[in-house]
Amino acid sequence: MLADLVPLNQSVIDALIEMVFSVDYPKGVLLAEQGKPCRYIYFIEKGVMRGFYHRGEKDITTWFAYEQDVVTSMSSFVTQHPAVENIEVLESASVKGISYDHLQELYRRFPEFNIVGRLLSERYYVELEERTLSLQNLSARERYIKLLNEQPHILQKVSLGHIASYLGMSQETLSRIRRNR
Amino acid sequence: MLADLVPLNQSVIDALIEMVFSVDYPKGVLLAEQGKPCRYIYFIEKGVMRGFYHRGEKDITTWFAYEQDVVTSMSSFVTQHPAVENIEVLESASVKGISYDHLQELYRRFPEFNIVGRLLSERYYVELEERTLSLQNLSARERYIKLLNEQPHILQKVSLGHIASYLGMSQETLSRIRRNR
DNA sequence: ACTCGTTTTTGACCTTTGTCAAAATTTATT
DNA sequence: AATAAATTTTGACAAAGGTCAAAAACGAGT
Repeated sequence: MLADLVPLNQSVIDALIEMVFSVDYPKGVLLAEQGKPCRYIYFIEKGVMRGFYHRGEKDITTWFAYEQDVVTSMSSFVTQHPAVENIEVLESASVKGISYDHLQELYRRFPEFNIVGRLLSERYYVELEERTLSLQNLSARERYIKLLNEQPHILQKVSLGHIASYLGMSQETLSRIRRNR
Repeated sequence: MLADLVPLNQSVIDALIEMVFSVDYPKGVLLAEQGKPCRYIYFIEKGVMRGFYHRGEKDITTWFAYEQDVVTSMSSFVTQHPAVENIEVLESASVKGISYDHLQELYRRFPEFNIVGRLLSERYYVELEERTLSLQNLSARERYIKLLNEQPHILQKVSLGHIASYLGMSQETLSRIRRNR
């Protein structure tokens, strides 16, 4: 997994293996909760997850993640402030995880390991910017069509309500958009 | 500047000093342009800048930056793909800059320097998320009030049109909001 | 103080999307 | 297969904010 990203020497890899844990989570589990600092970052070996936050009665999905993705409640994880974002298991999952503290220890003991953190947060940034630009510049219909083109598999696995909130529109609007095409 | 952020040993600092250049830019200059990869990252010693992109006739401001801020067209800089974001000098500026290539060389020669890149892109991420959440969850009026509370100085220096686009609303809407309070 | 050019405000109207409530459809359970 | 529960669709209406065009205000330069 990581070896593809960055060449790391054996002592780093050994330390990493020491720290990483494996867990399975059933559908419905929350891996991060709004209000609590997010203490872990996960690599999804199997399963589907989403990030979301509450707004009044509704909840708003901010991303979906699948096998081979790295997930955490990013802002909270890097600042260790209370999270705004929850992480929910949508399809039961097997993950590798590492705690914030262990990760900081890796950064400290093996400065070159910071390259991993840098690449990861750069990627997170690029993705968030992409999504933000869509939300701000495209109409509801254009956002839907974009999703259809770029991540059609999402539509298979996930309920309309979640997708609508991810696309920044009401479920009714999404339903109407789908009708007319 | 950097020494506050991270303890770096002298050899890194020497190499950094070798690579960094100083320039002054007058008002109106573009430090990054939509369509071209952004090759530099800058530290603002003096002056004001904004990031923006074109949408049809209008342009949309994505951030404002001041003294002591680090600016680049982030997504383009880290991917070296064509930029979506322009950087414009709003008030004539003195900056320190470093090129992408030199920065990569620093990352390579001094792996611990990656910590700087990591922290920087983490910060960029947190800020972008904050702005994105506002755009998605607050009404036009609420976004304005938030800006008023959190960055009142912006309103002094920058034209209404820029601020309106930064807040994700038309200039007319911003004008009307200001009237009623 | 006056003029030209830019920025901001105002008014009238329009469009997109949201809200609420009910009906229809799909999915899960016995 | 029948019933219950959840999800999706539909309709009527409302609200927020956008657009266009004109008027007003502001500011730099003379």
